[in-house]
Amino acid sequence: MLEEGYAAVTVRRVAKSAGVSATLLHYYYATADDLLIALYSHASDKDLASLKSALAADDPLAALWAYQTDSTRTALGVEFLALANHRKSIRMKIVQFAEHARALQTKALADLIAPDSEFVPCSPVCVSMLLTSVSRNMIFESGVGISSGHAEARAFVQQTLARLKRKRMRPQPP
Amino acid sequence: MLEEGYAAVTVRRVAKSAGVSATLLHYYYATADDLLIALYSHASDKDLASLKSALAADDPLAALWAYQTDSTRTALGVEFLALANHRKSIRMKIVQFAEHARALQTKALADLIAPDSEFVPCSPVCVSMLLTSVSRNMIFESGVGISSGHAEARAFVQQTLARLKRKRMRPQPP
DNA sequence: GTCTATATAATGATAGAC
DNA sequence: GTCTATCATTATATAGAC
Repeated sequence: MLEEGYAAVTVRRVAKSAGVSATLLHYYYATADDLLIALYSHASDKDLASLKSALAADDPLAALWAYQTDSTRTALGVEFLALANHRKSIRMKIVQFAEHARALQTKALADLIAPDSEFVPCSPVCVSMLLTSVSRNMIFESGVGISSGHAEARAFVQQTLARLKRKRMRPQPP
Repeated sequence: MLEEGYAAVTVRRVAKSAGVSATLLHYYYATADDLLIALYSHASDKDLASLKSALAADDPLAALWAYQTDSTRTALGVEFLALANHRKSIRMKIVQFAEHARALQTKALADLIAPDSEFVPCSPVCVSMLLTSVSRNMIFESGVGISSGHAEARAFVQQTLARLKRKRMRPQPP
């Protein structure tokens, strides 16, 4: 899927790379869509674990950005999104996971960024959406060989995240 | 391509929707890749005209953002990018156009935004890359039904662009 | 130029042996 | 469970009539 796109993931090829016959895959997964859903389920479980681990790290903002810019994970995610675009059977699962991941990030970001430190305010859900946008596009473009502005965007995001970071305070007296 | 993805654009289906036989298409376009290249060439010519028109508008920053968030144009662009990801024959043309469009935007932005008005500096090429990222992801997600953070991100971009806008000055004395 | 007919390969899915 | 064999469909591409 990473190398040739979602359209290259066929029952026969998955079966071959798993060393079994195509019929056996049909035995476990009645349709090709069922197989893709199972693949996505596996990938999204891994994603969710990585995301939760990042949000629990020492520097959650930096870890979140590292999670977002993991090229394998993000490239796979984009491929599944493209798949969702014209395979309605698996669209719902992908949308659900995307919304769930964004909600998790939003909730975490509410505690991680200072609410009033920005000239133009950007809410937690806005930060989550922007981070996802930049990383997805950067990984996607890198995959085909586009690189203009990538280093600058990466530096900008990192500096902005550092600036947004809420300073940890001692517990306030009541 | 918009409704079913790039994989649905086959010689047969294009021929049928054009009311001719598939063989006739092969007469004009030897291979399926040649056909896709011709389709992309047509689409990118239109894109380039729209971009140049936007950059020559009264409010180029607002027009650029309108260009970037044109859903048909952007969704098609994303589809071609996905195609480039695993059809090497047309990858080069797509990369060339993407780099060209980014360079055009970068050059225009250098005159449109104030260089030192930002807390964390973001160069013109960085602005171009970020705008493309946000619009692409917003359109892409909207297409499958993801919408969290979209309104916030859109408002943030518009406010930020307004704030970045370089005030037009009278010609300076030498 | 434009067509019908066809060669070849790959797809999803099923029947039925073991 | 796991396999071979097979069907129907669709893809790219070509041969050859007109």
